[in-house]
Amino acid sequence: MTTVDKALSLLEYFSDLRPEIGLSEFARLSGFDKSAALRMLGALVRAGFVEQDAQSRKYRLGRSFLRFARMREEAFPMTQVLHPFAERIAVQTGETCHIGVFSAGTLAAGIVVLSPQSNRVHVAQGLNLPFHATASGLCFLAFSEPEEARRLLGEGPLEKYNAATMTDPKQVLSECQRFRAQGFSLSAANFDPDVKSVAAPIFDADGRVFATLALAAPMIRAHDSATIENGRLVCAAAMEATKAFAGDVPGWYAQIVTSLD
Amino acid sequence: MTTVDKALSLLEYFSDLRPEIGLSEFARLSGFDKSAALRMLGALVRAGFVEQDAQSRKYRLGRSFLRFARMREEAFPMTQVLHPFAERIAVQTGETCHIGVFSAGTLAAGIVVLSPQSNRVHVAQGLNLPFHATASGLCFLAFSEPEEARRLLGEGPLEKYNAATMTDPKQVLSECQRFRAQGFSLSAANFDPDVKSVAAPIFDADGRVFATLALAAPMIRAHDSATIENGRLVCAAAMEATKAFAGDVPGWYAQIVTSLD
DNA sequence: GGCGTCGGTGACAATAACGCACCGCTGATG
DNA sequence: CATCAGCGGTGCGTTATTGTCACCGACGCC
Repeated sequence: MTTVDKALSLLEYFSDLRPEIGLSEFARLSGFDKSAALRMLGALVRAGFVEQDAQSRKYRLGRSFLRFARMREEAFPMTQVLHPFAERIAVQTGETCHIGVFSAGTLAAGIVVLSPQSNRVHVAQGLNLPFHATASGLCFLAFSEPEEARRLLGEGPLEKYNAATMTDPKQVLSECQRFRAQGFSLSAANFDPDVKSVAAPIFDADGRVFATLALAAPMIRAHDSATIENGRLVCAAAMEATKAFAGDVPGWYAQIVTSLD
Repeated sequence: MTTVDKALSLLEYFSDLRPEIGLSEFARLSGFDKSAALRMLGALVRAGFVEQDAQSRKYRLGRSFLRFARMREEAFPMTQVLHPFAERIAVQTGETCHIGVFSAGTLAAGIVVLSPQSNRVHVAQGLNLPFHATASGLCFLAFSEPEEARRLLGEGPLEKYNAATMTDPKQVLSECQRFRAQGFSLSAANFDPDVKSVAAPIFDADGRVFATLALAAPMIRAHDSATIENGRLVCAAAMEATKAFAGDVPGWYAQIVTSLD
């Protein structure tokens, strides 16, 4: 672990729930010495990745992210390209669609299109999607390298969000094998007790999953026939999205999807 | 300069013109050894700030920026809050309005609302706004600490964009004093030969400038009376924007602005 | 073949980071 | 009002990380 890794890891402690963090708090959260944390924060501040409130002396995410996010999206559009697919599926099915984007070890809801219905599943922009407890997460694991999947799950036991949540990594991985063969993942009441979801993988130019297209429905509307149909839809849409993104759909995956019809 | 500073400085070599950079190119641009650059890039890749194309082996900005930009904007909206002010001024005057946002030593067009007229000034999102050659830049200098302003300008001679561009830092700073007293900055043909602009400062919670609200008009429409009126408008709008942002308008500045009417 | 450049590796000397003790300040508590 | 714990931040000797240089195989060009 280099010093740069440590410094950048500090940023991961920010979240919607904890948007501002003090020096001692950083030291406690990260296990680094206050003096080390201060030095790293200094560098982050100079680069504009973190800024300090002059009154409270707490730190928050800086303005540079807006600048770089714009540049990245300009040179390499992702949100722009993928959004229409989520939109289309949400309209077509009347359910909430989101795209989970992987970055730095976590999967988060990067694009969300809510269902037009009043009884709908709500997914917040930026919501963290646990690997073992969401259709998106399971899909990501299923289509990653097995070794990578094991690494992402860790040792276990995994966090239990409710009664149906799987907590044993082995069990999760074996489920994932099923999903990989089937072309899409499935999650019923793993994260939210009243939600059933399906998700399919979006591949990058190297044929690696980097995002997942997921559809989440209230349990009441998620009878088996609807779920299977949704699975077919997300697979087709995710494959199109991969192509729109100049990604590479692995041959074996294309085969599975075409055999679904 | 700490190692973290060096690593983060690598990111600054990305631009709209240079969205992908190879390892050797990084070493050449930054002056670091290839081996050092590689180690730093490794850390940036692990954190998702940079990603590497598997074919070309070149590096580009990573997906983490989207995630953090969303988080920052969620917890601490800036674009959202400031956009309406730019919008209003653009509609009211019929000229192109942009807000320059300072981060990590540079000022860039973060918010742009183009004039509805067909003969209009075009400003690209993310455009770098040189301190000595744009109304935004001059405004930023004028309302910064004098010491900070000198540091940002450097030794000189400054880059000459066209005949009217000031190249002597001393001259620039003395102009800035005038602008500071007047409440807004003025730039005619400093950057683009056919454009005349005015800009006023937006302050953060500590009473420091962090952004500028600027109005840019084609020379043909920028007669003196229009320019003065525009100056008054940007001052008023920038002051409102500061308040909407929970910023602190310094007493002396509020005084100048009210005396403008 | 010979050359220049690419991305990347390995190892040793040089240097910057770690971690401790300590500072002054502030706000809560008795 | 004195005490005390916690805060953000500093200074410095020890130690681990970083800078530097030589070198690798691969590719494209002449």
